[in-house]
Amino acid sequence: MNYWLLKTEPETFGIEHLKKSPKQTTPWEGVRNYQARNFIREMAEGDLAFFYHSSCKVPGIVAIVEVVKKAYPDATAFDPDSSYYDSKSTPEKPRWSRVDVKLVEPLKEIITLTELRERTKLKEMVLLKPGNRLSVMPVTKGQWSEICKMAGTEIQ
DNA sequence: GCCAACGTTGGC
DNA sequence: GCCAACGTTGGC
Repeated sequence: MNYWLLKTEPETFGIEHLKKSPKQTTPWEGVRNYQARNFIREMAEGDLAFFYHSSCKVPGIVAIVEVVKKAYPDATAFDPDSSYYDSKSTPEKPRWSRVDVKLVEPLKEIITLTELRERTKLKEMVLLKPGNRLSVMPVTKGQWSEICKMAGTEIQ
């Protein structure tokens, strides 16, 4: 059982979009970074992830989601009309992967980036490392519990 | 295989 | 809107 953090821009696809998605489930697609893709491929069904809003007024964690389908080819890469199109990825040799995630619990209140930075126990988080730009990253069990404590939730 | 140039990310 | 940090590209 592993824990993750998924970054997204709320204007593009935020918690409000996820809530309205069929079965509150969505493919996590459009990842075009090898390191992030490799993390996606490591995900197993049942893994949990924080849903993080970036590039917005108040960046932070807004929900907990669960991986409900493990990595499979990201077909948006095959579609010339998609903004995620990648001519080097083909159905025969898919370069990119996606997983499906399902909303487990929206947090009552956002846990802001500032609050995360204030926690000594979290200073090793990948998210908080200077210059970090990964959109998919691992979270340790210790970090997960600490953040759940902050959120007043106990999903582990 | 090096590395400069460029584009993107994302907090502030 | 700024800018630092980083990944990618492409010429050599």
